[in-house]
Amino acid sequence: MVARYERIADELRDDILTGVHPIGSQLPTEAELAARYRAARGTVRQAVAVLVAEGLVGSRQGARRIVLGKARSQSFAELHSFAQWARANGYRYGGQVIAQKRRVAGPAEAARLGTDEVLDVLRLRTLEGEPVLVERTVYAGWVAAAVEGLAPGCESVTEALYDSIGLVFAYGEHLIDAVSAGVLDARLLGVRRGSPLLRQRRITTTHEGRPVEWSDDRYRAGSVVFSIRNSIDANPLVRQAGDLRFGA
Amino acid sequence: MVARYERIADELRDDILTGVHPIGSQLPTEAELAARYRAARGTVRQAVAVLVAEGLVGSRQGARRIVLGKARSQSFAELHSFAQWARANGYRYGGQVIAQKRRVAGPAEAARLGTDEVLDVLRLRTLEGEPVLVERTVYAGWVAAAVEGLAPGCESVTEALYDSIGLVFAYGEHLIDAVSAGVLDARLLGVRRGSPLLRQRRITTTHEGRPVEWSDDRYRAGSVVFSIRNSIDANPLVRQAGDLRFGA
DNA sequence: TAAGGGAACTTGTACAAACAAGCCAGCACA
DNA sequence: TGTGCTGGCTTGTTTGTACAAGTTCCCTTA
Repeated sequence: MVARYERIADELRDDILTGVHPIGSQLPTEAELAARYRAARGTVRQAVAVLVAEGLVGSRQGARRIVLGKARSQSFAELHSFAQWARANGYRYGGQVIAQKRRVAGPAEAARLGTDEVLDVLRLRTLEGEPVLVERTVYAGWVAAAVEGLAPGCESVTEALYDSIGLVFAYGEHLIDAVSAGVLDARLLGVRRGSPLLRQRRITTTHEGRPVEWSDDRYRAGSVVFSIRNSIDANPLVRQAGDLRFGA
Repeated sequence: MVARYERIADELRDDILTGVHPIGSQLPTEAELAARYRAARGTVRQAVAVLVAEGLVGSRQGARRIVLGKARSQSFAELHSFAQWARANGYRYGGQVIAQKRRVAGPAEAARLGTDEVLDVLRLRTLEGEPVLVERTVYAGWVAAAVEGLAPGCESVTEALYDSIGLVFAYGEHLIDAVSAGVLDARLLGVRRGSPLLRQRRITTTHEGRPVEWSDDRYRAGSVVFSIRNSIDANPLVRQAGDLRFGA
């Protein structure tokens, strides 16, 4: 059962995408929408708030709402799982485990993940046949067994963990910057040592806020771009100075 | 007059920051908060929704809300304006115009900015005395005169434009990736040619959705990190493949 | 001891009503 | 002609109510 406001939001998004409400045009007023969908004003407001949060619609007190853009927002899963992102966008993708071993957590890792033992995994991912991503992931001890049980060529770790032990990745924090390719990075990605890589470090937790994994993903320059929309009201992305909270 | 729900959100955020509600702990229920602040449940829900959107609090139906983290989200201005970001975080900063000239817009620029003539500005920004950012900005023709009227060493273009012509930067779209330093980048930033830079390209518009500027900002590796929180419900950041919508 | 079934609790959705605050166009006036 | 103000329109805030849906934990039962 999908909520009423979500169905209204979907219809409005569709109207924007198909040009019923072109970019730059005014959205109908809340009163109009409420009458059209036979819903209360509050419900319509909730629907429009979804589009505002997606950056598709601009809104300010007193003035009519304006259509800003058409870009679709993608799911949480697509940001966390390379495989789910690639599949949703119609790319051919693959991946394989290069190295994997259990070890004792360092002090920083123990603090981050809340466990003494961790599982270290190095993966290489390909997009359209080209190597594009080196993934260094450290899993908390309590999921180590489940991760070790996966096939080495497992395409989507996220999905496999959900299927095997019902694990849900619910929250994430991401740090994005640029680094030079090291010797190993360069060899795996087929680039020269020192060439630029886009780095995404992230920590992922369950619904309960329990850390599951800590990962350092490095994309070959030009292969992937991160995109974000913000407004004077909503600002999810944040800039930080270089001395990092997560260390090297 | 600040809204009630915003003040409640501020108090709750403060309680999280100061450890009254430690990370991992449960937030009081909506009923409790409503009683404490003598507000309706709806108002409390709005306040908590702010924290959820900031990624500080996790929320799902049926379960008590959980404190996820402490990071404060920063203002829209701080993402758009290097000066405002640096000042808010207590850094010493500076900047100067390297080159500036009017020219005819290319077809791509005309489509993006909606004007025939544009103003091209190249700036170098410093943080703590070190050059960290090369900024190539293309302004739409209708703001060109105002930008040209600024002092060459103007610290915050955003603020200066607001003061001079009341211009408000309201919405932005950002693309983040990694590139190699070109000859000019390298000389200005004091790094070797080919060394990695973190690139942020953005287009900014007014409240009405009218494009104001298009910018290509390149940060020296290690000087700045972008940070984002997301959840399975809210996902502002998006990943894109390398063939970019904004061209080279 | 372990599995299953609820009951109580908590968050999510929806409606209705009223007032506040900001925007804008059109009108009156200089 | 242009300027300033006002009134109507539109979005923002707040309260109250009712029910839906998911979670948690305890208690029963096998």
